[in-house]
This record gives sequence, C-alpha cells and structure tokens, in this order.
Amino acid sequence: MSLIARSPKNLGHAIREARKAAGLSQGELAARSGLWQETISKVENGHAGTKLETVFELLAALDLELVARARSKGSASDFEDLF
Amino acid sequence: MSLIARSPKNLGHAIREARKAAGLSQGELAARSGLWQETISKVENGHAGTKLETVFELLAALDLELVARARSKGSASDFEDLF
DNA sequence: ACATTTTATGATCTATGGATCATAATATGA
DNA sequence: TCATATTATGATCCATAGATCATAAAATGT
Repeated sequence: MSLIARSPKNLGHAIREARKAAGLSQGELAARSGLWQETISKVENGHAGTKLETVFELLAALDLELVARARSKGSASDFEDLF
Repeated sequence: MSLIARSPKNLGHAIREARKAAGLSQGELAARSGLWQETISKVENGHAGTKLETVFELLAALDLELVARARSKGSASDFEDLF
C-alpha cells in the first residue's frame, strides 16, 4: 500500500491507514515513537502546523518513507480532502 | 526524478533538487509559493522544525507530491544525512 | 579579480506546536 | 446495553517557526 499526499490531511490519512494496517492504537504508536497519543491524533487529522520532525518520527515508527515525485494526474478519490 | 526521504534533511535536499531542476532561485520559488527566501533556505537545509504546511506549499509550487510507502532497503547514498 | 546574483545568518515579534494532565466523545466487543 | 478501549478536545507552559528587515557569505559569469 502506498498513499499519495498533497496536503497535511492526505498525509495524516496515510499515517492513520498505515497505523491501522500495523494493528496499532494511537497509544501504542505513541509509545514506540516517543510522541503523545494526543499529538498523533492531531497529525492524523491533518493538522497543518505539525512539525516535519514529528511526521518523520511517526513514519520511522511505522517503517515508512516518503518519495517526492512529480505530480501524477491522480484520480479524484486519492485526494478526498480537496473537496 | 523521485527522491526518497526519511528525514527533514532528505526532504529538504529533494526540494532543492526539484527547484534547481525547474531552474528557479529560492527568491523565485518564494514569489510563487508565497513564502520567504529565508524560509526556503531553512527548509532546504533540513530544518527539523519546519511546518508541514510550509513543506506542502513548496511541493505544490514545484508541482510535486509525496508518496508514503513501506521503506525500501535503499542504498546508503540515498540517505546521505544518516552519517 | 570583480560585479552581480543567490543563499545563509541573525535579530525581533507574534503565533502556535507539542508535552502534559484531565476529561469528553466515540468506538468496540461481549 | 454496558464496560472498556480508543480517540478527540481543551487548557497551560515553554520553545521555536516564520514574517520581516538587514546584511553577510558564497556562488556565478565574464
């Protein structure tokens, strides 16, 4: 599974999906990432002000990485928070 | 060109490469993204505290998107800031 | 080497992130 | 339905991001 992100909301959604796929609760992910459950809640809900550092800590705990690439045409459903 | 990022530094590097590939100076990118040249300098240099919002504004101005995916094995040279 | 970009640094100010605790709202499962 | 687990919200505090201006340092071109 790989999810496209063009906004904090997309990325938060991707993180939530990955966390669920790993069978973890926000609390468990908090424990393994060194962050707080409350913070993870905000990130997953697409808080725009989240720090990059925080996002990468979460990605590392979920064994994910990001790839920056030219935008694809992409189907509308891939970017549900655009509308 | 698509660049793997596991840290703010990787991502900053990717943004710098994309900007150069587009033939833009930080000042020009600042103008088209609504940010400041100084801010872009910090982001490209991997400032960990950068806000997600800021990163996505830059990515949008460069017509880039992110993909979150499971970590690949990856050759060491892809993550030069790890050492 | 020199003039001209371009990029980095530094200071100030205001806004806000995340740690932290408490708790409310939801979801889940028996 | 009810008890329990999970997620969201809200407040406080401290640190720091980004806007903004000024300027230093570095890179580029001829």
